[in-house]
Amino acid sequence: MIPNASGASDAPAAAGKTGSTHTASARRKPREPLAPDPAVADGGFDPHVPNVDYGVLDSLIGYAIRRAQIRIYEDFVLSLSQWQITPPRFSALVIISRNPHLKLTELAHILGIARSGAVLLVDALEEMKLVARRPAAGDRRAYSLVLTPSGRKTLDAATRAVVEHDAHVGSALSDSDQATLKSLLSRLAPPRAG
Amino acid sequence: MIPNASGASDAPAAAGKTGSTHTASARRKPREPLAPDPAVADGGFDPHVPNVDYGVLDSLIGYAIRRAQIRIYEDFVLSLSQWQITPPRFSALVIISRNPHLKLTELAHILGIARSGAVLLVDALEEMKLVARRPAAGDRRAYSLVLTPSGRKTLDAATRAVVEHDAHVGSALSDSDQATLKSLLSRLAPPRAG
DNA sequence: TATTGTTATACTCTATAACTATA
DNA sequence: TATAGTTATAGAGTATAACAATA
Repeated sequence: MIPNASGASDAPAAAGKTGSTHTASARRKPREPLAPDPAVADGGFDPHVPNVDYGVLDSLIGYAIRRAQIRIYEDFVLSLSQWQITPPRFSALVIISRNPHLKLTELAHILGIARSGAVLLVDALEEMKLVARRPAAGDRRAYSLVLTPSGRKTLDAATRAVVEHDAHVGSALSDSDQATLKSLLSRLAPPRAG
Repeated sequence: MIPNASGASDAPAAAGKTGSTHTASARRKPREPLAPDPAVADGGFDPHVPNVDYGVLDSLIGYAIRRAQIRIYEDFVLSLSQWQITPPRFSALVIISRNPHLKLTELAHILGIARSGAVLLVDALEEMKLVARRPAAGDRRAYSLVLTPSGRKTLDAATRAVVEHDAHVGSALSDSDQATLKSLLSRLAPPRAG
């Protein structure tokens, strides 16, 4: 099964793993890869498995979006797998590309993540030689983020792949339907009063 | 910043952390919590930060969905934080509730995750006393998943919270618009030929 | 004091691969 | 052999909290 995009960290604690003992097992040591796990061979996420009652989930806008996103991510990840560019990395590359000399804190704010997360993201992109940290003019604490030439080339190719992917995603909809969809999405989840 | 739902694991490798040495730091030890990190005090994800060029992202259906989902998850997680029920946990509870006596493998398939992930998910729900593993009739390898009475009560309350949350999410749209949105979403990302 | 980048740590979610018990 | 559940391991992504350097 293709890695599936759904995930979300949640705020509170509640970790823990009990470890129910049903079929006990002892130590194990790696072996030569034999065959893929038979139970893993499937054709991706099925948003509506036959004869399954989804209850309230079928009525929720949020779950409709979740279903769509899982399938879109599967295709997105496939499209960019050759560059090892994930959705957050792609977003970061585009933002850095179009808004050169951002500081890490600004990038974090735009992406909606913590500063520490932006550090790790930029670390990865820097190790991939796609992004460089330059000294920021006038502030010796800060960095100025830029694409490397290689980053520019890779982003251009990846963007073409993403655009093609996105066209596939929306291929069953007319241009007018796509515009309607984007408009409706943008009107969701207004900030809670309070 | 509220934990933000965007995440997605990706298939290939490419981990690694370089560890750029800018501001070096040595050992550290915990201290009393003083004040929240000042740079963290924000009002949630802003899908369109002013004066930022989003480039191709603004034209992608996938990014429009991602934007919507981040905001929806923020509100979802807030709504259910008192029960420590995350989106995947809520989905699992609903599916188990409406389809009693599922086996773990079936649950994994419905949720679109690996069997091992279903084990951890059910471990957590079992530790929370919401779900129980019963012996499956006629197959001593398998379990039959059911809600506990407490799980039923908790799910009922959580469902009310989720329905309210979802109503908030769609509160700017008419019923007709909501139906249109769901219909358009369901037509996205058809399976790739090949 | 406040901000910028960093590191340490922890947790959720997910995956792959191997394993045990059972079919 | 094949399937059901389990465990070990790994990794992305995110968070909070503390810290050093600089403003």
